[in-house]
Amino acid sequence: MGTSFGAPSARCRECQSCPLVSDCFPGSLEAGNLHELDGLIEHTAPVHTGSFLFRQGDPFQYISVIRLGTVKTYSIDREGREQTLGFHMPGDILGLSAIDEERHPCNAIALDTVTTCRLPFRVAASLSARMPQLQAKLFRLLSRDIARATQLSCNNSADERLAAFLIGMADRMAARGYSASRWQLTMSRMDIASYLRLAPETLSRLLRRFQAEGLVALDGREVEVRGRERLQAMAAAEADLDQVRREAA
Amino acid sequence: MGTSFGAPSARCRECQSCPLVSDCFPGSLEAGNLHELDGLIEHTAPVHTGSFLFRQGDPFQYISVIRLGTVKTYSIDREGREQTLGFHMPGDILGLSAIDEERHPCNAIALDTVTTCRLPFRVAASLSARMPQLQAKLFRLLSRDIARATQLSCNNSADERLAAFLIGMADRMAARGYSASRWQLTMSRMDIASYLRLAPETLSRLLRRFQAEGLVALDGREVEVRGRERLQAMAAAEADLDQVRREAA
DNA sequence: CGGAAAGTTGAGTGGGATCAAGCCGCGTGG
DNA sequence: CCACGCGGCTTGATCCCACTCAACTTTCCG
Repeated sequence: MGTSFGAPSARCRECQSCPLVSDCFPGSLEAGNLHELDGLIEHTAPVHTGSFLFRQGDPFQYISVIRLGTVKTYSIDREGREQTLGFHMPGDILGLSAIDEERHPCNAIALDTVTTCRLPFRVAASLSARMPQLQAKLFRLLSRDIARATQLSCNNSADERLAAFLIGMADRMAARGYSASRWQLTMSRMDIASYLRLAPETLSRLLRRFQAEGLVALDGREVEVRGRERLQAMAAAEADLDQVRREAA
Repeated sequence: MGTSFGAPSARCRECQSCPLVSDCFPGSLEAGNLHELDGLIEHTAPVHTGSFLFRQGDPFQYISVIRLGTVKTYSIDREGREQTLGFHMPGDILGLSAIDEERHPCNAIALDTVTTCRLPFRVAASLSARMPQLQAKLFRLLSRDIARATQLSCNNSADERLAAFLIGMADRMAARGYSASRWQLTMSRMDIASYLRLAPETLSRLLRRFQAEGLVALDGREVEVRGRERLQAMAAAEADLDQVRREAA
């Protein structure tokens, strides 16, 4: 009954590197829990560019974590207009908006080769009753998505939204160990335009102006952030909670 | 040890009518659970028009259910622009967007006299580990808010957004036992305009046109929906999941 | 009452959409 | 090798929806 120090199996090690596990049990995963999760988390085969991870209306089963690649979520209204809802990178969780209706309210499509690991939501729910850290993690993830979606719905100018997008991408790249100042976009201009609620033409002109103003340097899908400070200043109009707090004090 | 049939205390009866409880345990609340919740759920004193339930940056403690009245949530960017995020009515839950950061990302202000009942989130979390129905309810509520915020962020025309707002209000009134075709707005034109990402002047003109077209009849804050069908058709452009499903089939 | 805030109306402007070409990279096939 | 077509992207011209500014009216409250 004492703590066992047996080496974890290959699959267990895989799970330990899986964000769903490592984020929830930072450095403190017990062997018992690990083995339990090992049998439950499924590591999916690669999904190739243009293939769907799920589609609007699909029954909801799994919450997934992206291990590799980029995913775009979007919805289509009945007039055929496509609205990009988000871009998701390794470590991001997919599917949380489907819990309530038990159907996915949007499409998720691979922008490049994507691998995920996933866990049936029912399992996650019942596990989280026994694992407070997992439960807390799920609540926080859900809550964060609310705050994010809310932010996105704000009525800022095209400039502000684009600046926020660029800074957001830079930060997310940095959080994943890449350069914050230079990277490759995985999504098309049209996707970005739709995400920012702009016509593709408008985005093109905006990017051109940003480039002329020395804020960014663009070469196709390669982005170099040159005016981080200024971009941040433009984007921060969105919601700088720290500042709000200071001013309220 | 057998099932007790003792009459519940006054406070327990109060709790049974509280949405946080009745929604989670529809007709099947055990006496033990009831008494337990009784001591945990706090019924707050009335909050009067213009007073805050919480403010942007406040530390997060409670999830609250509105028992009576209407609440507006909004955020303010550093240029002083106010963005209305939502209107919340009896039965709605407040505070879920604050879980992640442990601070409220927005303000919540009473539009009329508001009473709530509330539960420390920590308590709700630990209770939900033992009460699967409560946990499921919380997950669904969080998920629903993601889907709702996402919807709001879509780039529809002013007409579509206004129609969606009117239909949404009608449905929510109906769900609470009021008339779906005639009711009283509790929020100002400015609040609605901000919510719909419109200038107050634009909203005024839109309402005028809707009235001229026989879609609604307005008298100050009194609204009568006359063209439910047409409004619904305009609003449905947003996201008619059922239709998407039919078309995908 | 009177003052302030909310709401409406009008005139003019502008940001972003739309329409229409054109450009460019790329895969395909002759 | 080029011709071709296609989709992604850009550029230009024009349009229109919603914003802004300003004046006025109404409502609310002290």
